[in-house]
Amino acid sequence: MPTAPVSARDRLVAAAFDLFDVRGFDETTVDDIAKAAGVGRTTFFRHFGSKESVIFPEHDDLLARIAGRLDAGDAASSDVAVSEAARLVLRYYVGEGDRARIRYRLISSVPVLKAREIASIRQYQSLFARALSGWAEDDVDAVLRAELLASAIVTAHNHVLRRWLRGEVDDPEDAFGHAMSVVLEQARGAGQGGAGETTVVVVRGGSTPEQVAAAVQRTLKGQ
Amino acid sequence: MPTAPVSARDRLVAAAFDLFDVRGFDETTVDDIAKAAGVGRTTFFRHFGSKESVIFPEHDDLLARIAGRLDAGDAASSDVAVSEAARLVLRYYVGEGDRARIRYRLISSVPVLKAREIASIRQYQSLFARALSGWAEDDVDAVLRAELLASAIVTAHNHVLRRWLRGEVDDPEDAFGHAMSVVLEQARGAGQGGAGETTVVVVRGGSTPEQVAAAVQRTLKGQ
DNA sequence: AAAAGATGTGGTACTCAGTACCGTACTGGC
DNA sequence: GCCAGTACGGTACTGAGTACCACATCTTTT
Repeated sequence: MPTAPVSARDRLVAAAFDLFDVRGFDETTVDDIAKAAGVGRTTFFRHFGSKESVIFPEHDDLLARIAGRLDAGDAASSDVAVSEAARLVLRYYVGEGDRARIRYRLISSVPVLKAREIASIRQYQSLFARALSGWAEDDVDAVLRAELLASAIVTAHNHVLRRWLRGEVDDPEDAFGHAMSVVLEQARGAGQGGAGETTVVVVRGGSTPEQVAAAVQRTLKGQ
Repeated sequence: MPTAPVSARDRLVAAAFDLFDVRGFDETTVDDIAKAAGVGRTTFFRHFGSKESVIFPEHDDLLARIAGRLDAGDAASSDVAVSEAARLVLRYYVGEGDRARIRYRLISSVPVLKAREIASIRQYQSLFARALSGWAEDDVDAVLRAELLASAIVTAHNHVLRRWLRGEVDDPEDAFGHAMSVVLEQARGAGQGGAGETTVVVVRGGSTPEQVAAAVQRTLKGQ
């Protein structure tokens, strides 16, 4: 068979991950990647603004999807909106599988990549904060509370993702649900302190009632 | 008088801030900075690993001071320790005055500097998280809660610092105290399960509300 | 006082990321 | 057929960052 029918962009990403993984980030030049992908150096920079960006090839897409999910939410269901938006990111990375693991290794060992990842995460966080801030009622501390919740969600997400990447968690969706319960419990707990009410938030669909029940039980016990 | 008795390092920082401010970051080369400071280009890179680093000249010092303050704390006074450590950073930037404002303008307009700042902040956050995690009792969610509190503190700090940089706050120390009260109120409020309200977050769903309700009921009864 | 180190410095040469610009091949539409 | 839009390759350039060498000053040792 001749050249595979994949786009130059995909070949560049594959070649970059491969070379970075076996040879290291600093030891791999953009020329190497381009040659391995069978394209010119110019083409690399046309698709990815920098050598680091090729590690996060769908970052912009993800960002847009998150913005879309947040735009679809409203003040009444803000918790659900932000939870689901964060879940979008989690699912993407989990769905990547090995590629996510290679990225994790690279990020852990190459400072410039770690900085890049942290900056990416902050973009998500800013989207969350802006959405939450827009939904909040007029309070002196509304912006602060929005930023706090946004950072908490991102922290919970990263906590779970990292644990999954290290193989410490089997079901990341489940773990994220639990982490979010911790987050929302805190945020709500201090909200207006209304007593006696019961709030049920169904974050995501796709499982059996038995699984739901088990999740609820874990949540209650975790208290 | 001959050359001022300030060190080459200080002259480099001053020259860099001056040139970045009037001419812009990208339009200023390291050669320009070195020439303006009256030193060679080599000397610049000997003091600052990169062109960005000169914007955060005392970052390592600050990091060490924070680590020191956190090491001086213990589990019983963890809230005080982290608050004071964060205050260290706030005081440093506020004490810088104009330089902090120039940095803020630069960071706001130059993406690579913004990324750098965010990475710096994350280093503080990691210090907080590690300290808090070490102080926490053994809980399944101890690490998560530590990370959440660390991110909340950093978020509160940044919130106040940015407001002060924009001139929206007169007394940053006071504002930070208030922000920290919001943070700690949330963290404590949900800590040991304050009585009265009940928040249930169902992790996975997708069935009808009736099924969820039934599942919840079974869960509660089964407990 | 002389030798030996430590430290800070300047200069040169090199690699490589990133940009600008130009020419070319391949599309679809008229 | 022509033409516009798009994707690609090549060349040349700027500038960040590294490696290495030479020099000057200062302190310590003998």
